[in-house]
Amino acid sequence: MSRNDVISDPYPLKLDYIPKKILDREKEKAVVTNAFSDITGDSSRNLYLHGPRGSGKTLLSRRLIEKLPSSLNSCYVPCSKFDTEYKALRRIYKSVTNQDVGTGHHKSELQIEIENRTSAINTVIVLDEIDFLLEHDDEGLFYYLSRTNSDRISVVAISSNQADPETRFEERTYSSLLPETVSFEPYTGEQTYEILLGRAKKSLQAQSLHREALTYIASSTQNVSLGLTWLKKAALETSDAITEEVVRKVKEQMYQSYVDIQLDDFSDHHRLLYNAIEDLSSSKDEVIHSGEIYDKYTEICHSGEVDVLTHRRVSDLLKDLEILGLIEANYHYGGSKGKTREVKLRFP
DNA sequence: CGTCCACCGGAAAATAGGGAGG
DNA sequence: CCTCCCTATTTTCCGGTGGACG
Repeated sequence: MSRNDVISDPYPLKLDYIPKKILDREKEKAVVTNAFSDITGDSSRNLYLHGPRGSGKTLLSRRLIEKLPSSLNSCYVPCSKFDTEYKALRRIYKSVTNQDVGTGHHKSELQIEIENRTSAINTVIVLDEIDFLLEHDDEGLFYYLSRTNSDRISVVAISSNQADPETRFEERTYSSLLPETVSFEPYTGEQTYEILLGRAKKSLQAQSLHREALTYIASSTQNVSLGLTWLKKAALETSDAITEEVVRKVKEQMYQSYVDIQLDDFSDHHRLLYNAIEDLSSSKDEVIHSGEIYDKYTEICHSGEVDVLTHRRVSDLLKDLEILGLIEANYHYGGSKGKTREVKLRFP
């Protein structure tokens, strides 16, 4: 049991693996590469990539960074983790100066240093999962970045929100950022199949993956991150071959591990809250209201001897789970039921 | 028409920490 | 060490919402 007979190289199944060849995103890739092909001169381009989770946005941007000439500076900022203007500035500061800076400084102190360091060198800043940044702070960072050394700094903003970027920023920010927008469509079933097969070939022993198993995964989700998690879970589960049966069997465990991965950068309370929703949705079929979630959450906190956060605070955490795509929420701003959110688990 | 439901979400403040200068 | 600035996380406070029901 200590050795796995199916996986020969675990890396290609990991979510942060960047394959040599990116499949089925030709159009999007062309726009991105094209935008940065002439960036070695005195120019900069801003991009806005948006589309559903697991549609290749992050992958493409990471690949872009890899392929940039070494004369360029680059910085990848996952805003799920760096969710305030200060934290993001701190991350950019580190990338630009190679020095870590603590809390307690003025934002402008970091801004000035970043400005100095980027005045003579082209810099690409990728802000991934910007919804968290926009949720917790306002759009100050985008305004700043769009107006600082604007011939040198390029911003790539990534969001899984479908809305038009123009509606997501104030006009002064948008008009100054003026990003080229690339919309990512979800992968089709065939594309998902091909991508997962490509990874499987690199990662798994020959003959260890049944076609039907892969077909099942590809027809169940268009989120390739989820598909990869699934494939990996199935591979770890069996010592023989990955059959459709194995894949079906690990479905729930796989959801669990996908959620764990998504919640990695978040707090224990996010997890407790998620557990509360899980509990409620397994015991009843209807939609769940935010009030019940809070009650369940306090119950779980008490049994685990954890301090309970306020109603107001939990409301924000719930929003985080929604942005992460772990829950769906339907807002009622009044009405017969009063103000509330109807919540549904995405991965039951 | 008035009231009630039930909590959303903005604003401010409390609490706890760091950095720089005196 | 004190003071005054900053950030980060959470709490406190509360106005506001819109459909049902009397």
